[in-house]
Amino acid sequence: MEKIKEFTANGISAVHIEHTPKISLFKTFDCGQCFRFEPLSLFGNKFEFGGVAHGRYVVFAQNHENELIIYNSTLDDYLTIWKKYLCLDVDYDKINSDITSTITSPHMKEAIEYGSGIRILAQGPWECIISFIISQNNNIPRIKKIVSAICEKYGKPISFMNKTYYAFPELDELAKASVEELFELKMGFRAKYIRDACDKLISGDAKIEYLMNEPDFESCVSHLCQIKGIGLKVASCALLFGFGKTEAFPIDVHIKRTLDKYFPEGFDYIALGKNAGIAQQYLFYHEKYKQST
DNA sequence: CTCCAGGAACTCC
DNA sequence: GGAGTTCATGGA
Repeated sequence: MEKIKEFTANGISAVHIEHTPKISLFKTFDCGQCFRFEPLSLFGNKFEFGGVAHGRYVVFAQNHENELIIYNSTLDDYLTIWKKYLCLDVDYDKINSDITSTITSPHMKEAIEYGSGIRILAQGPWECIISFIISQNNNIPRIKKIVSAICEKYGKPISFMNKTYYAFPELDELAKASVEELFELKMGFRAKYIRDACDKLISGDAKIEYLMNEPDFESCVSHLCQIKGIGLKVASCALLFGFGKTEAFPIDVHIKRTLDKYFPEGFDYIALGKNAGIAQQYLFYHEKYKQST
C-alpha cells in the first residue's frame, strides 16, 4: 500500500510516495516513448528526470524502484494527474505474466526482465501525433531537439526555479506556423507533414475526439493515416503512447530486427490483445539498449 | 566518404 | 500489389 507524504524542498512543494508499484524512471524516460524529459541532478536523488507534461514543469525522482518523489507537485496533483501519467494504476506484474504465458519464447521472458519497471506513459494525444510524425526516419536525440524547438517557438513559457521551459503548443498555436517556418526548425521533409496534420485537425477531417471514442483499432489507424506522413508505424505509436491503446504493436527497424532474429517462426502480437504494446516496448528496449549480439 | 536513425510517399513495373 | 528510390538532417 502506498504511503504518501507532502513536503517542501527549496520552497518547492513536493510529494514523496513509498511502496509504489515497481517503476524504473530511468527505463521509462530512456526507452524512447517520450521526448520531453531530461536527466537532472537538482535534489540529490539517484534518478531525477525533469520535463513538461500536462502544461507544467515537473521533476520525477527516485532512489529505488518502489519509491517516487515528485517536485513541483501537491498530493492532489499526484492523485489526479501524475499517478495516471506514470501508469501507476495499472498492474504490470499481471501484464508481464500474461505476456509470458502467451509468448513462451525465452527471449520474451529475457526482454521483460531486462525492461522490468518500464511504464507506458499516458502522454497527450496531440503531442504524440506530432512527435511521432517527427520521429520517422530519425534518431531519438534529434527528435528531442526538433520537438523542443517546436515548443520554444510556439509553446507557452513556463517558469521554474529561475529557468524558462516551454509547453508543447496547442493545435491553434502550432497551426499558425507556415511550412517555411517549420522547415527552419531543421525538421526537413517532415515540415509539410506537420502542416497537413494541423490542417486536417483544424478542418475536422481528422478528429482526436473520434480517436478517443472509437474502440476499433483498425478504424483508428485508417483515420490517422489520412494525415500525410502518418503510416502504420507512426499511427501505432500515437495510439499506444497518446491514446492508451495498448493493443498497438508498432514495428520499427529495431522491432523488425528483433522479430527476424528471435522469432523467425513469426510473432503473434494479436494474441497478446491489450498487452501487445507493453510487450513491444520490452522488445524495443532490449533490442536497442542491451549490448550483445 | 558512407551508413543509419522509433518511415512514408512516390515511382516504377 | 510488391520492390526500389527519395526525402532532410546530423552524428558515427
